[in-house]
Amino acid sequence: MRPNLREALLRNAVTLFSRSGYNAVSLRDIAKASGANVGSLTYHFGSKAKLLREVYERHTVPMNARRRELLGEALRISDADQRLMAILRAYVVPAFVSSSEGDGGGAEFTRMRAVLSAEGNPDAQAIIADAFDETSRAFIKALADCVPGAPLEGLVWRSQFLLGSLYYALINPDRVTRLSGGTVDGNDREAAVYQLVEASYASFRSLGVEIRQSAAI
Amino acid sequence: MRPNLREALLRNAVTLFSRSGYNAVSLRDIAKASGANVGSLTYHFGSKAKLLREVYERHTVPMNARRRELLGEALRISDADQRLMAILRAYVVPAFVSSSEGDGGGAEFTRMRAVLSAEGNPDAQAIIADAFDETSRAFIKALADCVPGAPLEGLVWRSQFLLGSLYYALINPDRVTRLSGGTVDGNDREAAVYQLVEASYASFRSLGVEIRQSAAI
DNA sequence: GCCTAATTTGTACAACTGTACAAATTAGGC
DNA sequence: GCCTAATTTGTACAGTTGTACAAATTAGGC
Repeated sequence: MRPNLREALLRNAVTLFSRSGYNAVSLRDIAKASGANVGSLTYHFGSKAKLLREVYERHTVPMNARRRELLGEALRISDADQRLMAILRAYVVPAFVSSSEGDGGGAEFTRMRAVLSAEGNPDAQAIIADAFDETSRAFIKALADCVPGAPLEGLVWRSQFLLGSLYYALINPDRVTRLSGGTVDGNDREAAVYQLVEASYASFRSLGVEIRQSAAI
Repeated sequence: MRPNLREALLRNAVTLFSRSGYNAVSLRDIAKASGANVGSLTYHFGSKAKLLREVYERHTVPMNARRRELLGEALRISDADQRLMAILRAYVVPAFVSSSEGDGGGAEFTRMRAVLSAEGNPDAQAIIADAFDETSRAFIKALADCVPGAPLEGLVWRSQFLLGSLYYALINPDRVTRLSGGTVDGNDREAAVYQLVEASYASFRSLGVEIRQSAAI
């Protein structure tokens, strides 16, 4: 027996799916990357779809738990602007940083989510809708309280843009490097988190700023 | 002979690729959607990769032309903030709206780009890098002039977030509808453009605002 | 109306896909 | 060391894939 072949298969599945999507990766690819036989995959997971489901459940639970934990901390901040910043960090950081220490890290899983979401994979879509919308709703509620008077439409769209930005930062980091002529490193995740939080902060904050602005002028 | 089977094949290729990605769509799917035979695809395009290339080139040229046209108009605006807004619109609108009247529209093609970019398709990646980075660079330069003193890092990352938001708005519009409890229509493209431009405007503007802000306080 | 070139069809091919299952191997309790 | 259950392997299967190419069909100039 192998030292936890099952774990290795799951890990390699995330890696390969995140790199090329669901359809382009065959079970034989995953098996080969794990130094195992195709049959081991049917044995452990039954089918390709069930393997995907297992991958999701493995990462979804700790990531959303971490998000809620950080969200709870953020909500204790009384200053609205500082709280807004903390909430955004609570949403973004767990997606970029390794969720539990052992596995490949939240970033790889998040990237996989991004790719599968784009592929429109029916299996994945159902799981995503179930697992993440609830968390997203809690965040929108928290964000709304930081920007009094902000219309729901603006909040929802900005949360959509936040997720899209998050995804694309992981999907195509090299574009950042290229566009900057090599000055900026698109693979620097700490920088990506910082920039994403700053940019989102400004866009959310502007939803409630209108009054202040016109008052100042 | 069919009334322009070639055109129909290209159109259906965009539709199907944008819906399910490159790998999941077979040449037989495209042929069937066009009421034609598989062989017609090899005849007209030679291979699946060449078909993709043809699709790209067909939409890329008019879309980037339209972008540059609108960018040129925007650059004639003297007020920095109004110019910033116009530049953002020049980038976003052609991606959402039908580029030339005849074909399926820019939105469908942009969605296809988003999906292929996520899939990491090597053929697509090469074409994207060639065709779009130059345009993106021109936009970043224009944006930089609207926000004096803004660091390149912030500009590039925000342009990355802009594209990611744009993509995800087209990839998963239903999430907007779901998260808002049906109040907001994620498929309302005019609203999406408005929200995206507003949100990006705030995030870009904040790059140069720091001085003003601290001066005001 | 004929003839040539362009188009479309049909079919064949090897490679690869997910899945199923028998056989071989291995683990750990006794 | 043995025995049973868990795991891993090997292989077979039907279905699908991109591509190639001969045959059939069609278009448009003459």
